[in-house]
Amino acid sequence: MSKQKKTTIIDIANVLNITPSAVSKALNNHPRISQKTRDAVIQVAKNLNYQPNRLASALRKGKSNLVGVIIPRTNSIFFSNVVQHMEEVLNLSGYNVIMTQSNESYTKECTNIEALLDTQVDGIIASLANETTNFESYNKIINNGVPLIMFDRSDYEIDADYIGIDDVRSSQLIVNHLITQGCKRIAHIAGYSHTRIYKNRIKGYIDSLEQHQMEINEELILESNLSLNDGREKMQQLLQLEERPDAVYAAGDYAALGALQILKEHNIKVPEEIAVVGFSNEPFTALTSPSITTINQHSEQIGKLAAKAFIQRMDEQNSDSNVTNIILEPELIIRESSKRI
Amino acid sequence: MSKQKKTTIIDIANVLNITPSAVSKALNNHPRISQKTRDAVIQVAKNLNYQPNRLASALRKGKSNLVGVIIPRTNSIFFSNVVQHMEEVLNLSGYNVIMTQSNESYTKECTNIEALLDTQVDGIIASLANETTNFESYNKIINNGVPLIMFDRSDYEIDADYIGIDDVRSSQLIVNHLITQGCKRIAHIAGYSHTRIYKNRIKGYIDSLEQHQMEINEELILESNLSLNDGREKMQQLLQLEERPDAVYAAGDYAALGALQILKEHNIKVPEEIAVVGFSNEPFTALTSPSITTINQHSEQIGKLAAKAFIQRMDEQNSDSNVTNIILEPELIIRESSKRI
DNA sequence: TATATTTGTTCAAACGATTGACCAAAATTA
DNA sequence: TAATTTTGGTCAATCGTTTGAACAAATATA
Repeated sequence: MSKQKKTTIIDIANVLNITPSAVSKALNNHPRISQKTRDAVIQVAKNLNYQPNRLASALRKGKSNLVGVIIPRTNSIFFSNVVQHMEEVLNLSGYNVIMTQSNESYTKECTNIEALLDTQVDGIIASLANETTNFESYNKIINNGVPLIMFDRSDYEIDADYIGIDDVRSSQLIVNHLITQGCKRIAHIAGYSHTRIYKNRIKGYIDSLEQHQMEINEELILESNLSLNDGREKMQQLLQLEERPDAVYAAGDYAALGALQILKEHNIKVPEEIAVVGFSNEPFTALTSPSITTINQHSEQIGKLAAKAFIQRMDEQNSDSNVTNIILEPELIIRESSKRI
Repeated sequence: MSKQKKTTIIDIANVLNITPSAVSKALNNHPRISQKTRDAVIQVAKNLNYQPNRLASALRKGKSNLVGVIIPRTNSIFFSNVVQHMEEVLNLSGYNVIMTQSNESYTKECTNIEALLDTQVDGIIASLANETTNFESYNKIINNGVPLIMFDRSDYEIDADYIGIDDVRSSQLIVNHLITQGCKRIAHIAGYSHTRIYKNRIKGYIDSLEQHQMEINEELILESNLSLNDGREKMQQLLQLEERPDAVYAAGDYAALGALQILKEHNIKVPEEIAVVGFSNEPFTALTSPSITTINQHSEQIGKLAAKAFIQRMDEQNSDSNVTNIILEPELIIRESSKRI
């Protein structure tokens, strides 16, 4: 019972007294096979519980129908959602997803890429680890002729399709909102500026302040890994300034939560004394008290668009069409932590 | 540049004027190959940037070195952690992981299984979707001769290795703790009792009450899908009872959070008036106020043990050794939401 | 020295499906 | 009816690697 050998097209061929190639063609809807044989083949295949051997097919066709996905972590609702919707679209086109996490580690990212290429994936869809500043392995993917699609976190040095939201605009939405709420000293717990999206968020923050003729204060911009703990730490730092900020915009929800905790511990009223804004719309942001204002990054759309971009790449393959660059409009979700009026 | 054909063992063979089989054997450390040739082959392989074709090898050997993993969802720290540590161990043994999510849906689970079998995975490691009550597709895996390891959520009808925590014991820890804190009417927002782990949690809850000669009250046990919203709903229900509970043990952290929200909205003091306990140690449980008492399920260990169980299965393959059953001891993490004294 | 063993490699057949070239029979057209 | 096209398949090579059998040369044993 454990040793039942799989049925192959040869078995089917034998039953019907035709050749394996006829069977293969029948199963692949080759036009030169009669409806009669086709039906018979399908029937016998069903009876024999035939399961095509993907490996064989992949080897012959030079296509594995596997797509590698690299995300920094799964315990972020954003990435988790992206993958989920990516999978939906890819499955419809017959692709399976191999999902790997880099855990924000450059080394892990590299080994993941190796492993994926090794597994002969047809393409890779990825978002950079926080640590990553060297993009050789990504360019290796491209040089290997494997389609690469980046989403959310990428870099100008990676010459691949990209899908993400407009980070500059996101910051502008946030800062404008805070200014409208009467905030005068807005701090930014920023991501590492070597990552493009965080650089853009910083840019948007500065742009917006400048537009309103407000002072850009270096001591109000703190780079962080955006973890909960680092959010706490950076908030502590901000509280020790001679002149406290009256608003904090963290480039990640966990960091915002950390900041919020510190403020609570110091009995500082949010948003009255200091307003707080996060980024990513993690589920908990709606559940804290006060609930946290944040940015919706359209994870479903990003996932679906990335999948579609990949499928399109596969379809055109040869034609060296230009790199796609899809930038979605962010959505500001205003909640209690920043609503002063 | 995009069309560079991959180098194969034939290319290497040609360079060295030996046969492809010699190359293959050299690369696989076959004892009958001289050290000299072996070294030469490895050198040339490096020079030519040779990457073995996994598909071909897998086809020939009948082994893909791919392990399918099915988890209900990724946005739970428990599952996310399990997979991460599983991957670590599996990678060390040369396996790659194909991770799929069922999104708690039975249908999705079935298609995932199909897809994985279709991809010729060497084995499957899975945890049941909440919806699942029919285990045919799992038994199909086993009947196909593909090793199956279950973790956390499984069922007696699935004849596979299992790794999880002692759920009966978990409930006992929780209920005993609540009783120690002086709670007299302990409600249980339970998972669906058709799932083994939830049935066990209910059993532990009842056992513990009986041990303390406390009344088992049917109206205090509510089955739920354990989502945040359902937690809110069930808490509402409990509040409408003539005699309110003075403690609520939810079999999931999100449900506990929902309950907590309702209690806050009604200005009911936690834990003084009603204590709250969750399950799974999701990160947010430490961050709410009050922080939520919960159970640590040892995700790292479960992940690693599941991976090891799989590897062991692969190694013995033939020997019909008995099914492994590893039950870990749960750890109660006591936080503010239940600390009355 | 003749025989047996070991060493290092080649040979050829797989693994299972796909695909273009080819061919006979049937159908169509002239 | 002969010539042409269409239909429905067969044949054989191929994808890249693995592996047991075979074999010659080198080495060890009797």
